[in-house]
Amino acid sequence: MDVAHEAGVSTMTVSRALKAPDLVQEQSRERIIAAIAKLGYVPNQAAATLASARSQVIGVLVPSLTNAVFIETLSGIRDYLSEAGYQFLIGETGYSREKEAQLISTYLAHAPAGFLLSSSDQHEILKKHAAMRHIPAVRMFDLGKSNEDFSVGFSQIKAGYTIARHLIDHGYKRPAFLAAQMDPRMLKRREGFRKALQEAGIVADIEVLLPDPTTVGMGAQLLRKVLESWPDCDAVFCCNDDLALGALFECQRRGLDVPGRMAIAGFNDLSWAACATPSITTIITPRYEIGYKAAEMLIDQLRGKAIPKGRLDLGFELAVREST
Amino acid sequence: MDVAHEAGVSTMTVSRALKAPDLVQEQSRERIIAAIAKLGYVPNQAAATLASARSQVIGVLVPSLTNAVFIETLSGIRDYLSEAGYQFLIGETGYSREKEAQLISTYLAHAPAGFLLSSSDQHEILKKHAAMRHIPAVRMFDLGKSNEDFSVGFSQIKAGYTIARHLIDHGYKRPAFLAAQMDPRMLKRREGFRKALQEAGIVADIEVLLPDPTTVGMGAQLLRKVLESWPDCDAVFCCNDDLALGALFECQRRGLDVPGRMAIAGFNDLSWAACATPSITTIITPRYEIGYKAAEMLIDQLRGKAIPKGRLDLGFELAVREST
DNA sequence: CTGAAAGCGCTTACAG
DNA sequence: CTGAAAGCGCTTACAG
Repeated sequence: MDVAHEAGVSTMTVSRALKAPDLVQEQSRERIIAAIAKLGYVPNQAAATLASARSQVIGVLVPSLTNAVFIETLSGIRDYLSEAGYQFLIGETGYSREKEAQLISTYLAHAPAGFLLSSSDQHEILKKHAAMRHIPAVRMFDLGKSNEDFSVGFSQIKAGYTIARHLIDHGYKRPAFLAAQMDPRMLKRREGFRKALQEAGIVADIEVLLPDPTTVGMGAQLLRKVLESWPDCDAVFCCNDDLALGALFECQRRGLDVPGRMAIAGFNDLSWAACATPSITTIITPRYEIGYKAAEMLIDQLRGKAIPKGRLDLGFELAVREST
Repeated sequence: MDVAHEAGVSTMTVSRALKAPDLVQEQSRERIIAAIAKLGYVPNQAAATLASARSQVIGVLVPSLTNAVFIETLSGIRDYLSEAGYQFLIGETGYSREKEAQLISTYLAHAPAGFLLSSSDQHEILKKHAAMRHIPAVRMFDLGKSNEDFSVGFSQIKAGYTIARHLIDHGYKRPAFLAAQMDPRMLKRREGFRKALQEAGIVADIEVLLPDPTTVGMGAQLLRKVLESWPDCDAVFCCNDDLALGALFECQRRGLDVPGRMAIAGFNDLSWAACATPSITTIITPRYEIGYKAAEMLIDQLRGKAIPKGRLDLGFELAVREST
């Protein structure tokens, strides 16, 4: 190592000056810092990873990169991890458990320090490796069933329930459930939604679920389907604000008053929800915080801090606006 | 290496079976594959990187993760790179050259095989390392001035010019330029926009540029400013469809007919542009293709393929819709 | 087609 | 507070 030679110390001292400066005499440290600057030295992470058997890389797996929801979660992850000195490898699972397992395998080759996942339960492969090589994982978005593993999110069931209760309380008699992009979280929102309707004695028969990705155009399409099949429908809960925006545009195109003829509720509070005309009632979800807190929980584990508990419920908030 | 022992060959043969199967006898290869499956072997990338002095990781630096534009570019990058067997480290530069240079330094420690950047010109640090360690880089979104370095994108100036010509040709007399998020690409669109107005003998005096990030709410705000200061304005070009959507909502809120009283043009063709009411005239940009082609150009360089030229102009398309 | 030797640049674990 | 030795698990470069 040229830096060691330049500073007149051993490579060990250079290594220590970088990782644990307190253990190095100030004079040595200063000479090392000067040498690093002079030579433009950049430490070789691969060597560090090989020697220490762990890296500063976190494997992050999200369902989709084209969904604004997950992007904000990535921002939260990035903010915490970059502060903590970690990099991350981002993988897109396409909402598939198999794809997620496959990406975990690939990433394992990089000796990641940990994983941030979005599956609703643990993978066998990770259980095996987590036990073997102590690679911790935190799951995001939904809450685990128990405190057995680590998860950060909110109750998708409660969120669906809350929207339905809101619509019922405002006198809507025939609310629809509209969704695209089959995924377990969406199904849980649906579960909560149906539960509230049933409790209120309303038949939960109006729903359209499409497997395709969520887009604004899809929202317009879903609204058309509902109007065709259930002309008496007076409110729609769209599983994502993309769909809600499309539904709003379709109502405008047909001259249907919102919320007079058709109420619209969305989910996530994406950037247009608050300033649409009319503004869109939605559930504000803690997407950024989920990423930030999940990263924090993971790093705390890596650093051996005591973790109070395995589940962190960040909650959500109903934003009542003009569209309902 | 346990796999070598299990298969009764040397570690070298295992290595070859993985990287260059053609060089290994079929029998050996089969035994090695069986041993890998049996033992659940995952190759250690850090060791491979250290030994070969290069990794399968590409450093990708985009201005922002919260902008849908760059996300689609990441999708293109991912599709090409994952097919080619590479991973990528994503960094967010916040539209700052300094931050980009700093991230390059950090990533250099991972011995990346190459870089995909979004700055408008090369960094000193990279020039130094690219020369030293042969780390190639491809720049995305805008086109380089010369064929000296590699870039994939389209002409931002022409795009701005095209929108302005369209507005002029449709008889608008007082078009405004609205933008947020100062960045060099936006300034080039402005340059083209002003040029077209000047050629048509129109004074290009109506513009509002804010440094803050682009959001839908910001679009509404920009439209209010324009109406206050230039009540005779009859058309707005919003530098991004987020802004255009906000401007449309603000017009709806004020009861201004679009395009009768106010024409609105956007940029990028984000998902709502085509299905808004009215649908929004915009420039369709090849975001996904930029990522895909930039990745391809980078990998081709890494594999020593002859690259026809340094600049790849992917063009753009004007989508004329109801809002103008 | 295959293998023995050397080494990539760090860190661990020890000794002082 | 510092350093010499050994080794992490691969690949390179060579020899056969």
